[in-house]
Amino acid sequence: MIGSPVASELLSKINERRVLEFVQRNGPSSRAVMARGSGMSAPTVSKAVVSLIRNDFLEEAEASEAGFGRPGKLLQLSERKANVLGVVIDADTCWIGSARLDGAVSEEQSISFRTPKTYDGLLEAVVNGLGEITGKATTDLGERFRGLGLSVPGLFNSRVGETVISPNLHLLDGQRFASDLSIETGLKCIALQESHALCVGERMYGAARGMNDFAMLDVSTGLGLGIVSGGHLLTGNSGMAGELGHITVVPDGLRCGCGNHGCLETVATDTAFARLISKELGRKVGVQEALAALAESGSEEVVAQTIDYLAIAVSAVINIFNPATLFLHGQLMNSDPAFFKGVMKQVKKRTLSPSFKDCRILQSHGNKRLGAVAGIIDHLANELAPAFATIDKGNAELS
Amino acid sequence: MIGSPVASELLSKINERRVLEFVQRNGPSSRAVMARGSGMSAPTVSKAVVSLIRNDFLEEAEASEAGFGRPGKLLQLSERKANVLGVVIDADTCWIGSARLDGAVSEEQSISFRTPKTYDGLLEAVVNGLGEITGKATTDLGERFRGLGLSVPGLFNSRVGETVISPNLHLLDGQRFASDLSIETGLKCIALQESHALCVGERMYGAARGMNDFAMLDVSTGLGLGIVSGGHLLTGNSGMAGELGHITVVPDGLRCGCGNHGCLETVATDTAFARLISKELGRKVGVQEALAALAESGSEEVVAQTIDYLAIAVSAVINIFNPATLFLHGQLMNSDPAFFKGVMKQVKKRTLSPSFKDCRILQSHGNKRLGAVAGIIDHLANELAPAFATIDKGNAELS
DNA sequence: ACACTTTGTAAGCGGCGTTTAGAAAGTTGC
DNA sequence: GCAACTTTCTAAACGCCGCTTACAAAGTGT
Repeated sequence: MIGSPVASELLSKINERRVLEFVQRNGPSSRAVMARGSGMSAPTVSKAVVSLIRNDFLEEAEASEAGFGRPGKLLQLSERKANVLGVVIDADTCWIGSARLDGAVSEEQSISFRTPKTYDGLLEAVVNGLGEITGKATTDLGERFRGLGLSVPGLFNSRVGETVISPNLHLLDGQRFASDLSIETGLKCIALQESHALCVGERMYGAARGMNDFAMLDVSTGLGLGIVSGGHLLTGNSGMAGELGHITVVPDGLRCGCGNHGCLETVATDTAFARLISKELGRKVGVQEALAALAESGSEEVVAQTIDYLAIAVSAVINIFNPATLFLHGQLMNSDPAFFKGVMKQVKKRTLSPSFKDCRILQSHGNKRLGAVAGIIDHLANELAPAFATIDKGNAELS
Repeated sequence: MIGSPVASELLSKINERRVLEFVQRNGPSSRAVMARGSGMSAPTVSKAVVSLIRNDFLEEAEASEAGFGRPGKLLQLSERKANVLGVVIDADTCWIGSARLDGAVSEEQSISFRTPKTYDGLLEAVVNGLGEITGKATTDLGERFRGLGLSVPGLFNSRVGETVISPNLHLLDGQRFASDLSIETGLKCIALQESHALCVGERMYGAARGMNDFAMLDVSTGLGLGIVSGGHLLTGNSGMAGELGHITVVPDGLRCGCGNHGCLETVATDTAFARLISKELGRKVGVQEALAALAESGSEEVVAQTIDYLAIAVSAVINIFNPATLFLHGQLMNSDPAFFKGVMKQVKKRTLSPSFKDCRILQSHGNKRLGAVAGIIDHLANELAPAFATIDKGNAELS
């Protein structure tokens, strides 16, 4: 309630952030281009650039633009210091990589490895991996990298930074991986729940670039959901928002990992579909194989049922969040056009018509790597200066 | 993307808004008190006050504080100009009233009347009602009132300001009531969907004062849901977010007003409960009567079933939004403690345990009148200056 | 009446963004 | 090769803003 006084310093910080974001989005640019493109005056841009160079965010590139008048010196993200690290933890594999502040992930400087069996093993493997790809001692990472972003599975409490429970990777249960990693490396470490990471990544560098109202529904292993509304990631009080998978849709259904029966997650995912087909065939198959086996088994019923439940999930998201765009992520959705079409047909029936018409549904091919990287980059930007929304159209916005 | 240049004027506007909000919250205050209470310097407060007086937001009260040194002149909301109007449209009754900018609704200057049968009748009745309570000609309302807030039922598209469809009050379908009212009166008119209004009202002046992450679930006639997350009202792309009532929970259930079968709204509301008991008794009863009739009919099953579905709704909200507080609104919930307890027991079972533990569940007695008024007041505040969040703890916030 | 306390304002200072003017660094045309 | 032109970048001046300091105003207590 009681705010700190509005420091006049704030204005210059906001402008610094704007200049930095301009370069992140548009690549190396001259001061003049930035001034024109961002609506700021030339001297203001120059001052912001001076400060950003001093803080190792930008550097002057020798290259200059060909053109008519005096060529402008290009400013680019500092090669030496404007870098971050990303880490994706999954049930089976882990990934570590480095990226520039514009989100460009380095192909050479990244590795994958099987997820270790213990928490201490995981911590050690990640720390070692970081040394490996950077060629630096763990204690020297701070020289070149400004921070590290993490994508973690399961239920993650962002308020305290703790993985509360991770059904598919129990070694994380109760652990504060970002904090532990920070102690080991001295880096600023920021973790995001994987669905939120997917969402943030797509927004900053993917298909959802610049979108302020969209949802991302991941129906692969579990049911993951990330929401951006009014330009803000929906986190809830502790970052645990988006757990759509455990609403009850089959009153006396299958037992779910969460302890209840008939959760949406048990019937509306790739995994659920594969399980049903496996039962049909009498042998365990993956999603791809299940799809391929469809012709042979001809179990129309299983398909129809899965489509139905997927439609319930999709409709729920559209009804509840009224997104301008909904991205769907998952093998079932993205590999078989007929399947996708079938779901859409049901969705159209099940969704409130105005919300349905208002929503564009797209397939997504986003990845968590970008999400992990985007997470830390967004954090750094917020650290530089709070994002300042240009005044909204503001119908019924709250403060 | 391209923002307007940061005008230095912005800072003073932000401070003006702070001063205004201080008076709204704390009542008439002297400049010195405001300076101490808001962290701003005394001269800055004085300047903001000068501007606010010039714009008829504040006025100096003659009264002065008793005390030691020089008594401070109190500043209060302008009696003459710092007023708004509120209008609540419901299926059966309408309400019109006036309020100060601090949300204090005037008891004398408010009336209720039965909702007319036609849209034109409604428009006329509201316009006449406004004249009646203010004693002014419609065209002179702008002299004393800065704007008018509306609470409207049904599905409301806030982007275009149109009620898309209102199942319980079809005369609003396709109408732009706020816009029409604005043409008639010359006032700034802002409409909010009733659940959103409830939410905004409770946040600004009710039980949810100052809360940044809460949900409000209304299970009376339909299933209404309002969400505030990270201090922002969740509106979705067009203000239609929060339609929880139409997710499917009974695959082959009753036909819902929306055209589908087995929507949550058909089984988890006061109305649904009354309908079930009515069927049991063989005569039509209301909610209160149904509750009273329970002993007589002894239909444990109906109660158990309703509790179950209500729990599904509540659990869904907690799982999906991870609110710090959940307010429940509805006769069933608020009149029978045993009923409430029964629901809670089921909710605890059905909700992901970390999210459940993280959430305080309270009964709400909010009202839409405050919501309508809060809607326009919030709009006016945003018009004065954009709300400026003090820098967040910022774990994974997006811009 | 005088000391003391608190309120409110005027003046001066430094920070910030903008406009204006001018220097710097190229290209085009003769 | 040199003048004319175009574009980039920066320095200086100006106005706005919030803060600190100093001081006037308006009470209470003795």
